Amino acid sequence: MGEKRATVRDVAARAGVSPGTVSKALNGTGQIARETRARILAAAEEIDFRPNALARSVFERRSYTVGLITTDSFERFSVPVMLGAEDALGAGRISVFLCDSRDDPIREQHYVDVLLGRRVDGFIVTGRTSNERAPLEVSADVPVVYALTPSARAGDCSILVDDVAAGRLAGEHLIRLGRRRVAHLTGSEWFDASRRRAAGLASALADGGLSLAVPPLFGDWTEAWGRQATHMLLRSAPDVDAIYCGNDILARGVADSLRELGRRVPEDVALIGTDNWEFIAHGARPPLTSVDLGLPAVGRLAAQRLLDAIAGNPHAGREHVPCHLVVRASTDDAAPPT
Amino acid sequence: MGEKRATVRDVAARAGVSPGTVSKALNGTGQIARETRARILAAAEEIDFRPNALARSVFERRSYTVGLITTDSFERFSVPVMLGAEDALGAGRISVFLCDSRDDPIREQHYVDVLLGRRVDGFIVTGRTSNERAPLEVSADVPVVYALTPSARAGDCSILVDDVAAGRLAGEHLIRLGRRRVAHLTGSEWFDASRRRAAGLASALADGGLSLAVPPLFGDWTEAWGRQATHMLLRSAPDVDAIYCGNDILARGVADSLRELGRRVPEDVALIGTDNWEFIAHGARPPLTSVDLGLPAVGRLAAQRLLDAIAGNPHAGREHVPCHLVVRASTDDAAPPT
DNA sequence: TTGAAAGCGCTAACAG
DNA sequence: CTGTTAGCGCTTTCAA
Repeated sequence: MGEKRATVRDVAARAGVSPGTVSKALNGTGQIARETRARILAAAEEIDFRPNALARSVFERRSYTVGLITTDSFERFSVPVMLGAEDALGAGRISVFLCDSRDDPIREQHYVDVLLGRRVDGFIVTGRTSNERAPLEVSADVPVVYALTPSARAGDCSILVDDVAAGRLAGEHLIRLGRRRVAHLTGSEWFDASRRRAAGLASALADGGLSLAVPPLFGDWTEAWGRQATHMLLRSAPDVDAIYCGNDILARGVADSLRELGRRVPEDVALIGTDNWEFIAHGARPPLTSVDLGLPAVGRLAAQRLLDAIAGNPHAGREHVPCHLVVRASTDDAAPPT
Repeated sequence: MGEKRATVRDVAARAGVSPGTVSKALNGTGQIARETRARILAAAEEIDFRPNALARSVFERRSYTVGLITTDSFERFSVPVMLGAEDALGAGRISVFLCDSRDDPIREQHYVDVLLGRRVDGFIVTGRTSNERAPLEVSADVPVVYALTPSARAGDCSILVDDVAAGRLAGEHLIRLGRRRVAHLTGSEWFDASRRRAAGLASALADGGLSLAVPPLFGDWTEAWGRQATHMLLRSAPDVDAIYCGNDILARGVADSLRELGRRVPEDVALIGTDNWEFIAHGARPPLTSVDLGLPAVGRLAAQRLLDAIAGNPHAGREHVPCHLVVRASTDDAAPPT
């Protein structure tokens, strides 16, 4: 049962050399006779030797690990980010500690302390919204990169989605389609994301010589609000020919209500969502054109920036990852249905 | 910048004692004079001393970490499990390494090797389905617990949802409601989960003296299939008064089609989904009654079993976590609409 | 009650 | 080329 695991010493004994030599052979450091090297590798193999990364880390004063902290319980937004990050970090032979702070500062600080004790090389902090958050309290000189949710402290490195560009992308697409009466329907006004997407849309429309048919409708991020808002909208502006929604859920509700009210999508009303949440966008009737915010790219870039910082080249300030439009049937009658 | 972090030595120097004494004071080992102890704690505080967990682990020969491996890219099913596990492990002061194997055995083995090098105390393996999977290859005596997806090797510890009970729960509820013409509509026949839920439903109906109005309809897990299957179903069995669906997505499609075909839910047809995916079940019209499989509980129990195994008390074999029914408007006309 | 010394497993510097 | 030595930061005998 509790057989101790093989050590460098064990390998050395088995190969008839000294521990130092084993270390060199295994790490390719220094000069080793081919034959000796082979013997050592064989011995290591035979006793299933696995170098103790912990011991090495004590010596190297770094652990090749990073902490991934989310305030979001790894919900819809942080999961893609985290996968992107894990992907990029894994390539750099770095392992990732998972921490769910549940939006509780106490819990978060606890995780930070524990992980500092484990000598993580850095942190990635991610959260639900585009809103600012308080910076992480790391007394030591450990780099931190914020993903999705920027640090309020100027100079901290934050990797973000580009909400303004998202709105612009939608607006430009609608203009290209020749729509003239555009409405915007979105979630809570307390989200920076909502306001920025609305601003982006307005600016693109303005560039095309248009303005919103009615002021943006703020509400919450639910399908029910999407349905309700559609009714309100068609009452106040029955002639709208395009609706851009702050997320895909809303857009689904809108699509359902439009259909039930006898408006065809996209013929009568073109519809665009945000997030490109495959499962939702694809399942809607008709499938939704949507702005993809590039969440995995946010994670990958954050990881890259963190690796850079760890290597001694910190980046400062905020960076936005480009978004792109995924066109489906809700704006393109040539697109295949269902 | 690169200031070395404080060590036991530094604290010792500052407090005018020896490193050994510091260790004792900080860990509450041995006998220490109150006054000395206070002095040491103060010194540690002042220079922000944080014990190096790595060094301690080298000595203790364990790391107080576990590897959490998913084949599922942390999608809908593994996320709740993983949160449950993280929750339970965090309480035991254990940190969690995150690994996304993406269903690639090579990648998975790579992660296992890396984490064994980091001397993890154990592994939790989770995945998408209730189907069996090949056991993890861990040569060393490191415990492994499977969550959601059982190991094919007898005697391995697997914590699972109870698909049969889920089907039974749905069936019993429908019988209680007095429904007589029950249909079942589900996803791929290749999923053990589909077959087991169907079996559970059938057995509950049999206990109530009923049988399925038509054989189960297997398809895929999409909303589109839910809609299509509804049309098929109403053609072959126009008098059904209840439908149990293998997941909530399907049930949503069914709800939409029923409404469009002029059947009222729940008055004409009672509808039950599976998974209790809040966002879906709640957003549907009407909100869906659904079987909650208890995913976070699976994660928590898996964590508990792993902790036990690490402590030297391994559990063997498969355990099922109980599921429960969440009643909403789709089976209960007294439930509030929306 | 405290200090000195040895060691966890590994690596790097320096001899030989 | 290879072995010896010393040391990473911490803990634990064992003396004092």
